Amino acid sequence: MPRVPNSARGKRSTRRKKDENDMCAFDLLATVAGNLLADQDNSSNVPNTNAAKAKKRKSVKEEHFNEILPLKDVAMEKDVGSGSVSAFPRQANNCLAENSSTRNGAESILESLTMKSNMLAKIPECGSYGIHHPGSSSSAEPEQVQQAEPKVIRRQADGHAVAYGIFDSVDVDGKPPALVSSDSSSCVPLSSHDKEHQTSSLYRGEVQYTADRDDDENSSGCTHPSTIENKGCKPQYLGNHRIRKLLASKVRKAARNKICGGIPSKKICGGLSNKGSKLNLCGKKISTTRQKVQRTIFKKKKLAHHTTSFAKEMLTEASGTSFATGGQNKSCESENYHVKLRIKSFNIPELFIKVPENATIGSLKRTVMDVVNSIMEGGLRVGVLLQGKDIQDDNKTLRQAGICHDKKLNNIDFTLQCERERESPSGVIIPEQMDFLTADMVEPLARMKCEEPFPEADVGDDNQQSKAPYRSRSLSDLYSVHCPVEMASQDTSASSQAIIPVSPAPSDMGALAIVPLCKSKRSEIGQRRIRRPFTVGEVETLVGAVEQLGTGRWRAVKTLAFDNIEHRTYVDLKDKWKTLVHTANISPQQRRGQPVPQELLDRVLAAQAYWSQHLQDKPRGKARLLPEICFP
DNA sequence: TTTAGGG
DNA sequence: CCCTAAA
Repeated sequence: MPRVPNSARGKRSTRRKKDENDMCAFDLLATVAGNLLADQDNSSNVPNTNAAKAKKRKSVKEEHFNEILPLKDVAMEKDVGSGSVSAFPRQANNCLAENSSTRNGAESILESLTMKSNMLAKIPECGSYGIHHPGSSSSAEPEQVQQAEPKVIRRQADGHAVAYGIFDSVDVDGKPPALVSSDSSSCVPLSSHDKEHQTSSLYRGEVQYTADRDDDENSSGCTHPSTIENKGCKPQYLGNHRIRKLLASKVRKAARNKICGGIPSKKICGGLSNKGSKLNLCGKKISTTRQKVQRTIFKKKKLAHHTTSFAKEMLTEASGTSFATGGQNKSCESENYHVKLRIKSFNIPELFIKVPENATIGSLKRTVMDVVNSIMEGGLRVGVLLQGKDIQDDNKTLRQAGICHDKKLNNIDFTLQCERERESPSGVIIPEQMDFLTADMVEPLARMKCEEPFPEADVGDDNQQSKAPYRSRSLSDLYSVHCPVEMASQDTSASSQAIIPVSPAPSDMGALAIVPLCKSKRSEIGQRRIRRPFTVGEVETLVGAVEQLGTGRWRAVKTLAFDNIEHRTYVDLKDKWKTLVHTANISPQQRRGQPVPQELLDRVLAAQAYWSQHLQDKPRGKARLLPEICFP
């Protein structure tokens, strides 16, 4: 905890140099916070760090390097100091080493984590974040750090936002830093370890790379990726950092622009406001950088081919574990347990953009951003799926829903849904993992995998949902943009329209035009609806209705018997009947799924037979001709 | 929008 | 469940 201040401070100063223009308010806040923190932290931390250093600095260095990395990662993820790290990898390493040495076991990790969290809470800007680790930063390499900082600064711009978010959260929440830290610390490091270990060697390069890239305005950096040493690893690393940033940026933007104002945002906001923790997340995320986003997009275009496959991979992976939850013991002292969730990735449905070749990259970037913004404005709703089951009751507590701190939850999914679409749960649900139109998205996706664990809301709130979504959103936005077209067509076209306007707007070029492809339906429906096998009860209801109404009046059947079941459309009912008839005609051994009572199947056959002969009679208003009597 | 059917 | 031609 203590170290943070130092880093924060340094960063701040450096940053200011370059970014002064941009960050007034934030900077001020950051500065103030930094000072406060610094005061507190300096005294306490230094000693520890020194001791740790003395212990094993060298020995640990390489051995623990891997372990350390995760920490770093975490820190970076936090949004705070990634930049700093990249700038001076070495120092960072040292710091890390120190940290590692310090920790004998899990404790050390916790410590680091805690620090991180603290940093988040307390120190917003922290480019110097890396310093936080131990005194090393403060005592040993201050100079270097500072030097490095400048480079980072740009990226840090995002950091500003982060800081902002943090501040907000802090203020609002009023949570003690400790709490925050604990939450954040929770699992992040651990999870990251495994994956990131191996990359340690690469890490530096990657980081550096990232930094460089960021600097490049035009994405010149984009070309780099391939060149860099890291093969598989890199993506992840970058992914984490970037993703975070991206998310943050997206969130931020959304927040800025309208999250609060927009319909969808409302919900979210509400959630956030309610819970401090949420706010934190939001804030963090919000901070992001636009540049990164842009970059990402750009990349997309360039890498399209290769990336596609990659992206897919990533997606798959993400989807598989898209949502990982870890029960953490972290418990807060209080009776309230917290559920820690980690969303590895969140994708948004595809977005189609049509841009003339002669358009500038800048215009393209703007266009994409605009589209993303418009989408964000349009509103996204988050759904929570547990074991594939959509939990629609927002009032349910997590515990009631079966999401408990002590349970291993491997099957939680969040869905994004266009706000406009349907208020009712029945609305089309867009699964987290959306397909990306273009491979372009690939890189982003990779990064998307965020492992950052975030402090979860208290059990019992829907807030949690909102949280998750946030993150996801931000991420998703970057990669793929969901085409609102559908939404527009359905109800309020706000979102879609928004898009349209966008095209002109970006307009410096004027040439750009965003065209939502008509696949729009796809986007909306895009993802296949969640499979919800008919229950025996539903089958019974269906059979009863068909007995009464016949087999050619599915709309009526729907109205009569399934009017209150949003997710069963008359087409669904028709399809189900079709399968029921088929099922009834095959041997029981050939049937799959939950067995349907033979009695029902018999009724199906009877009704089918009956109506097949009376189809033409279909009495309109009342077909009651075939009461139960007809189908005993 | 519904139906009816093929996938 | 999806997609769509027809009505």
